[in-house]
Amino acid sequence: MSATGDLRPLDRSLPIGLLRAREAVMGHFRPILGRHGVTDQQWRVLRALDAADRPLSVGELADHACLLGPSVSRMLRGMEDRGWIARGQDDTDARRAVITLGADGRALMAAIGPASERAYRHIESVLGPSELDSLLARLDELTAALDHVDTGDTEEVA
Amino acid sequence: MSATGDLRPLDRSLPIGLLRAREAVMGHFRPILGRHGVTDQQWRVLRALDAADRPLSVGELADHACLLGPSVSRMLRGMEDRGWIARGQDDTDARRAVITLGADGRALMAAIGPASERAYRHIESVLGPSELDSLLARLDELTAALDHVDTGDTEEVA
DNA sequence: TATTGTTATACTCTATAACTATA
DNA sequence: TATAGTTATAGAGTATAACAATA
Repeated sequence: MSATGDLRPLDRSLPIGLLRAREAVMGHFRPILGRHGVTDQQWRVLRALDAADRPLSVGELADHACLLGPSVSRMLRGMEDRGWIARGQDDTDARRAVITLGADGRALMAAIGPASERAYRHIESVLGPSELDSLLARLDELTAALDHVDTGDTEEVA
Repeated sequence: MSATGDLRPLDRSLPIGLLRAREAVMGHFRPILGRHGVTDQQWRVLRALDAADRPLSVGELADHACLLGPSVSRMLRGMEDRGWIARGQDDTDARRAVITLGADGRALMAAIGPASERAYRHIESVLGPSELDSLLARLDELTAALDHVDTGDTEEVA
């Protein structure tokens, strides 16, 4: 029995369930990325640039890759040094940077892609493809439902 | 169109879907924890101790709270200083520490509990209670299925 | 010889604020 | 006055290895 009694059991906790699931999934991807010297976050930046069919600003990149602006800014420095990304200036707004995938970044993605897809298909085969689709859809619904909420967290705490 | 073409689109990525969902959910919990000076990870340690009906070793705590041993070891030092946890020795194995919730830790959980439950019920009301149950069950299935796999990530990368 | 836990190290991300240069 | 991006700073977690004590 719980000592406090007013919290739901750990195995009914959504944050922990999501964390465990993500760790289980990443356990299949991280070794692949690690062999190429890419962190999770760098990979999300590369994926975001690859998925967008246009250059992205730093702010857009932060949104797409689930990172904070200062984190992206710092990461971009190192990724630019390695040729993974290239930096340009927006034509109409001089404040805005314009980030694109660099040649080495594209090569890196091409090198990682096949193993990543194999890991993904393995996960699909374990879950069943329709289960995976349905899970992704539910996660999106959850995210959308909670993001559109008028910050219901501002209530006072006892 | 994607530059490389052999990766699934970002919105079909399970790691990113799980990350976004977790961030959306934690967006409702983190402000509550923050007002009490508790980090996500510290909260998971407190929850794990509260949920277990017996003292836990450092290693068990790391498992239950999804953390690494060295992280737990370091966190425990600070949490002990604040009286959130207490440290004892196992009777039969002198190597093994025995961690329990301290009085201040219990008080902290009691203070946070109501707001946490309110946030949780808000999430339930947005999703519907059965949707939440079903999502938790699917996440557990996913975790179990992937954790039991014989490390299919060891394949060579091109 | 293996295990429990701690310490050390290097790296990275988070989070916030302050700053710049534009708009 | 607001926005885009950078820099600075403090804090914390990750990951690995090395180590001490014990089994």
